Amino acid sequence: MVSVPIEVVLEAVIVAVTQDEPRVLTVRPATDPEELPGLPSGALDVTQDRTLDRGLRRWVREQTGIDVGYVEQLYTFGDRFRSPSERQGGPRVLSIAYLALVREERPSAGAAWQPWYDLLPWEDHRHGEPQVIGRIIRPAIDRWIGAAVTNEERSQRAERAAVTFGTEDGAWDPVRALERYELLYHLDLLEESRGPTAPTQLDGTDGVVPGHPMVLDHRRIVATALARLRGKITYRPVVFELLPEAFTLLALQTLVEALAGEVRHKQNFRRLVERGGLVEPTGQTARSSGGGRPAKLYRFRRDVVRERPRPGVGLPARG
Amino acid sequence: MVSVPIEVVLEAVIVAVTQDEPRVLTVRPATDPEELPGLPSGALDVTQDRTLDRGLRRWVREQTGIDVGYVEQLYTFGDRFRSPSERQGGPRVLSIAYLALVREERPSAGAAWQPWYDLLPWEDHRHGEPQVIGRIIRPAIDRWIGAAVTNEERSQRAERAAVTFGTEDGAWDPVRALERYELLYHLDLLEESRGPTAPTQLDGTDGVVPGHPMVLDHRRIVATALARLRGKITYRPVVFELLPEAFTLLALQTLVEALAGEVRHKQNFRRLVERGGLVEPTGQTARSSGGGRPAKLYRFRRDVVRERPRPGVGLPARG
DNA sequence: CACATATATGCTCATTGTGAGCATAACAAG
DNA sequence: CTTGTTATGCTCACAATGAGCATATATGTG
Repeated sequence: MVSVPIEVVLEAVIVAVTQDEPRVLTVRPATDPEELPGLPSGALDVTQDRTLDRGLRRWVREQTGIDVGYVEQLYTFGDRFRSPSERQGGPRVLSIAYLALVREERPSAGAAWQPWYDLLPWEDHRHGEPQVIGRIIRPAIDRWIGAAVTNEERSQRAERAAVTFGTEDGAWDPVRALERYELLYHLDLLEESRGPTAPTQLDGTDGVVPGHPMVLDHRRIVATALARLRGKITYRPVVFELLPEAFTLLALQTLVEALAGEVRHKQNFRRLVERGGLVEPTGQTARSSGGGRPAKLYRFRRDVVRERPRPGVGLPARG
Repeated sequence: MVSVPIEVVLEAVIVAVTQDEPRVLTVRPATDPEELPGLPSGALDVTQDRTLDRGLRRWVREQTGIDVGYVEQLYTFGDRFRSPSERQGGPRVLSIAYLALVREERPSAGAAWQPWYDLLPWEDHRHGEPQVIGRIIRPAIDRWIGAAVTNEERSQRAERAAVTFGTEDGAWDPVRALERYELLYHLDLLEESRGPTAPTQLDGTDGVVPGHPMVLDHRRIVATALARLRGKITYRPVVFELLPEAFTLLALQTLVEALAGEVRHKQNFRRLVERGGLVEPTGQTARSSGGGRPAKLYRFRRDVVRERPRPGVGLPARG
């Protein structure tokens, strides 16, 4: 078989949030049930797809049965050998990755929603710092810093560690998700950073950070999407793509917390979105679920984009 | 000649700031001196370039003689027919665009620094609103809004106009540069949005917004870079890539103003960068140039990235 | 029905950040 | 030494933010 030198693939990170968990749509290749799950993807059809994102929508529909609404280009990955088949004369694979947001639907067979904190467990700080960090990551980072030969190198490593995973006293930045993934990869703490040899145990006992791996570099792509989305919600009102028309402020808050991986101060959060003009009451009230005072329902106020330069639900603040 | 279906091209928007003007490096194709200037670019070498940005650096060096330092991927452009040759059976051209920052150097022959406000004149608000906006753009926008058929459509157009070009009372957001370019393109106010037929006059007398055009969609790519850079300087200390080791606060301020296309309040700007820990005094003093008290020299404080989550020179503020 | 429990919602207060402007300092040129 | 020019210091009003107390309105229980 003659191989073309280059192949262009469109990949989608499709995100929905249900039951307080952000989820990513994954597909299992039918060809090989043994293989790891991956992102919905497919080759660009040069003659059919007028634009890249149309091609993407087409593929997603075909593979998962889902029509995506909000779509934004993420990044183009093109390192050599990111597709192992390239070593056997396969083409250089270029992946143009997209981020898409949907309200969760049932996907067609073969596709499934994967909680993204199962993929990147160290990113969920809603219930305090995940144990992985203290038990596996920090020690590994410390060994790595200690192993630096020059002082120059040591301080560079210490800086990188502090910036990505924060210092002891805090300063965790949710947006640095990609940099964290890359450091873990560099430290060889991930399934995919190890060779195909050593079979690893997912409980982390052999020094591998737990978290479901994916095919190729798809977990890296998910980390890219996570970082981008966390950043974006702070200055653009994209969260509402993930919510129904009418919602309670608590629903909005838990959604933001789920994405950010951090909790916020309830009263201040309300103040932020209400007085910031992001939402307006519908006049309706949610039926109280369980106990407690029933919450008013709100809707997104589209006009906010006309009034304020960068409307979003501030992330950097700990709230 | 047999055409390959897809061609992957790397394009660079290389930015330097000299004499208070941001400039973009452009090359003039040697093959056809009649042709418009374009961005330095070249095909990805599948077997040589291990990563995309290495390929980019190689091409830039070969075409302009310049070694770029800071590089970041911008966007991948892949609309059908963005290369006109595609209509004659040429390949679909995919451009992976990068943003690079350098301290200005003399480029080799064939390359030249082009002031970016000559390319996008409506983006420079340092000396008040550019005349183009009042004389050509606003009237055209108003005609467009008026020409809407339904009320729904009219209000959507009005919103888009308000968000991109601001309302009468201000609210211009420097970061929306790409959205502005796209609106102008949509309104057919740009050279490249008109067919190859109508020869246009660059003074705008025939309704075309003045500003040097470039080959293909390269001006759009520059607008993308402008928007990205303006956003980035607000939360990452990238400006220092454009400055020498030691600099005065005025130099830093004029640089930021040049990029943002807006002026800031001098004393507040100093407070921001000094108390924000972005810079520290070197102890040296600049030789006073002309008149006035000589300024202290400062250097970038790298530690700031360790201390604050998002260090930058705040843009949204009018300063 | 009087509780306990669970949210929702209102409000205060200290602290910090931001926009604007006045005042003074340190140089060059005449 | 006076004027022009830029650098630098400082104040003040006001907005935004982080934290917490208090009250309102539901459900479910004896």
